Amino acid sequence: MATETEQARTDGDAPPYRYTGALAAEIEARWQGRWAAEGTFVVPRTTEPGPAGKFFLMDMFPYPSGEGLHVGHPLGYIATDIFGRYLRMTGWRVLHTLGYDAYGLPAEQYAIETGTDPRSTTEANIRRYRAQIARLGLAHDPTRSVATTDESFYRWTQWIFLQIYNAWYDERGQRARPITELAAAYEAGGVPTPDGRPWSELSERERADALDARRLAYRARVPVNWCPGLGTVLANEEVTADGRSERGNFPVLRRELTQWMMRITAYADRLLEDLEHLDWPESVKTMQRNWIGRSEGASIDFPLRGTGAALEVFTTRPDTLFGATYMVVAPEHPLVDTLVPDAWPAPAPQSWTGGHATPLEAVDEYRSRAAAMTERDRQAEARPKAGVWTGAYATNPASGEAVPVFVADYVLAGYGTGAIMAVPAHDQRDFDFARTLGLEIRPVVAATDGRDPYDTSGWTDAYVGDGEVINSAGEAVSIDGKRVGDAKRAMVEWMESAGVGRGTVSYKLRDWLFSRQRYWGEPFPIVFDDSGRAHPLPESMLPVRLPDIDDYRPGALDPDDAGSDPEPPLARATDWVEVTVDLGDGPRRYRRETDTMPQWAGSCWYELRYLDPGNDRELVAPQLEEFWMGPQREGDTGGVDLYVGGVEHAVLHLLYSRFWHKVLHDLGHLSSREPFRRLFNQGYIQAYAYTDRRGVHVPAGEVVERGGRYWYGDEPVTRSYGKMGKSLKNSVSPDEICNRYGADTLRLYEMYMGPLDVSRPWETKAVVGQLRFLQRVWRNLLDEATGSPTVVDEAPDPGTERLLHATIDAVRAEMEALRFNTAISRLIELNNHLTARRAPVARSVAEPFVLMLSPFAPHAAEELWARLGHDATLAYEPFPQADPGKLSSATVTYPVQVDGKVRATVEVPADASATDVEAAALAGVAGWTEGRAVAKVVVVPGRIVSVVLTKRA
RNA sequence: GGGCGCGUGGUGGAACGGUAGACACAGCGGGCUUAAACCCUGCGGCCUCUGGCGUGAGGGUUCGACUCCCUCCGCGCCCACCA
Repeated sequence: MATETEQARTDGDAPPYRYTGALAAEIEARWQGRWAAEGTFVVPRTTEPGPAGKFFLMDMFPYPSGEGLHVGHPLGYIATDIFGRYLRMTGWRVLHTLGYDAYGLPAEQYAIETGTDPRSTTEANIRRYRAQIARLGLAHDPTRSVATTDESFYRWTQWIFLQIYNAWYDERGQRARPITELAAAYEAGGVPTPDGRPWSELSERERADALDARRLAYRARVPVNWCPGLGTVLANEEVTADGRSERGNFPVLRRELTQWMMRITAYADRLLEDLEHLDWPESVKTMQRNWIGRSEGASIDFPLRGTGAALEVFTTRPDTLFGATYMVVAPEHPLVDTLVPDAWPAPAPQSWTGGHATPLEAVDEYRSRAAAMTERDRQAEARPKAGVWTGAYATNPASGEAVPVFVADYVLAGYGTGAIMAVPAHDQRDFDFARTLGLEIRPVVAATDGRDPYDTSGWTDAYVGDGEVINSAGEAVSIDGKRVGDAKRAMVEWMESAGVGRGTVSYKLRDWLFSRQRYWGEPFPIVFDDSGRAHPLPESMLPVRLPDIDDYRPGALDPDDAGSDPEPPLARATDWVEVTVDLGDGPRRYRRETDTMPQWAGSCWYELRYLDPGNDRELVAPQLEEFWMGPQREGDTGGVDLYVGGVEHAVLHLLYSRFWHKVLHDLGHLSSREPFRRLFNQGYIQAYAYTDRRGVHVPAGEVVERGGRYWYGDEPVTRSYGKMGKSLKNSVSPDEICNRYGADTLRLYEMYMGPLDVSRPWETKAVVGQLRFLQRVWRNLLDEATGSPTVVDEAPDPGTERLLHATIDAVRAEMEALRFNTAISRLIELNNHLTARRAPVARSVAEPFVLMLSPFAPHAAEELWARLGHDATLAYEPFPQADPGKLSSATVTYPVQVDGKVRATVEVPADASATDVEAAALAGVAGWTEGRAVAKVVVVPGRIVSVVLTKRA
């Protein structure tokens, strides 16, 4: 194993086999080469579990940016690698690999900035990431790594799109079904047609429309963040607080455009229910629950006076219907135009009319002002409630009273029905609005907090608590005297029987906007005919390749022109856009869809492709999916056994992928109901950052400390602290650490810094501690001058043996719980013990030690293992097992407390009875109990003795 | 405003309700060395020090509380006019 060149590479006059950064680098390169050559971590395409079972282990895959990795990125990868190596050594068949999420706006922007095409920059970035990650010695199956931009990958992304497009949601069966079954359901009358006419009376075109109306992927006109300056719509996360684009700082305008949508709302209840079965952090589950935002309530129809129409509202408080003294519709509500009369029907105060001569004028003026505001402006806190009367009245269905209808932007068009009944006495927002406009506040629930339940003149806020219903008796219905809960039920019951309302459920979750006017994404497998109708391409025509084009920039338009239309870059690929295909009725000319899919698309399903990356006939072979991800017991959802990544994906990625997974499950492609059975959020690596006096970040690596202050060159700078990354200019490259200390030291350091789920500050000068640890291990087992092992084939001393088994016991427990920081502490303690003995280490201690070290420092451990005389890799060696007989010693030391304070320790035989322990303890603290009676003695076996004295008089 | 977390030495952190501060970084001392580094080894919460006080503050439960319960303070994250 030792070579002449090794010696030439060691530092200065250090012994030739001292474990230094240089020696580590050499060892690491050698073992990485050997693992690759021998295919050590390649997982066969079979369905054979290990003795302990199978384990599908996964990281959230990286987006390969142009900056390369910093030491924060691989934190999770190192953790999963350690866990995977441990699992392998404890008999599990482990599937672990890493792919690349490579489509999306950052790659495209980077390409534009560097003047190269996205494909070549993306490929270069992936190569760089692969090289940087390879240096860390991760035991990934290299044959399963995929990139979302691979044709062999995105062809299946497109295939899944077609599956979703060709499906509808059967509410009765609560699952997706193929669209072909919808026609049958329409025909049989099981599902009503959009306008209620029988299926047989519909024309061909109407039938196609009826099918399109229920698809899970559909086109609709929706409000979007339109950024003419960038020529694309943007996701909400790409819009800054002041309504401009994150990239380029162009205005972002609200505009209605026809876009592809995904009907994720159909799955709202199932996405909610299955959270119960997932082993996920409670915080992430809560975020998803809030995002879905299910609330139970009622829909109520308020007839509009003077028209045949009714205004439908959603409320969670049907019990307060008698307290509804006015109504509010959102400015965008479709009924606004029809309900506005020509003139004010009655004299109205200035606060209602805004001083306008006619309702139309008032409403128009208010609406145009609301439209000019950005979404952020509208939602700004502490903005006084404002609005105008529409001039219309509706009828409260319970009391028969006339209630005025207002337009106000505190009601959102996108939630519920976009209209509310306002109960100012019991809703804070309505209360604020009523006080501003001078509207009646009528209590209908008796307040129990001391305020006057009947006279609201002294109220400073709405009463939202429970209480007895009052003022709620009418000719049709009376609920006076009931508590809020009962009153809700009674009201819904009455409304349903009277036909004026019904119990309903509302969600905050919206359908998912799935189009982007960008180049660098998956093309849709869709073409349009002359009439503009969308047609899916058949599976045989996949993949629809992303064409190479000369100018992949988005169309640059007047940044302030909200009326402009997007010009997707693909539209300029005219040869590609115009296509002649035969969709069953002979070859015809079509135009391709020129939008592309959002960045989430590939990450929605990549876990499935890891299972069967080379399969060109199926997304994944069913038996492989069932083996790796299938449910394992009654009620189990199935899914990846452990998914590790940052909490920033708590909602979007993790909700979208759950949605796709459920559709594919419903359509019979997957046995698992959920993609990720267990989720773990690792913390971030943070670091100090420095700003100059203009507040601009300076490179943290070049800042020096002098006299308690920080300097960048001659300029004093201010220290701050935050997540490591490009924006704070505080990145540290893993390459730099690998060069100085080696990858094993980096791995140990990152894991040792703290619990995996907690963010921790990077400190380069602290890394040396882990190098010293490895050096001591090395020196305890090898001769630094020759590299030969110094271990002896003798039995270890009893103390060392006991510590070894205690360490094994503890390390196993820490590993199972992903507590790698404390597992490493245990190994350090054992090694410190070996160091302090200053004697050769017994082989029976050295070998288990090396095996326990190997998940953390695999290269050094492999080298030690080989030098101890083993030929094969230790990756599949059984992990040491503690011998219970060697864990305990002959005696036990008990701390003895008197009145809660430790006063002595006593040593007793391990098999001493509680009585004996008590006697020894009392003898040990005799000096402390003098003159006082012992009231009670608590003996906790193996732990502690607690003596309680009688109270001093 | 709502929800979820978290507060322990100079620093990162450890502690099934059972001797608070393991382990490590930084610091200080001893040994080795011509010397320095490395290495080995020791010290280290605070105080009026045979004892007392200490895990953000205050209370409670318990033989015993960093840990469980209540109130408050501070910090972080997420959502936020969702009817």
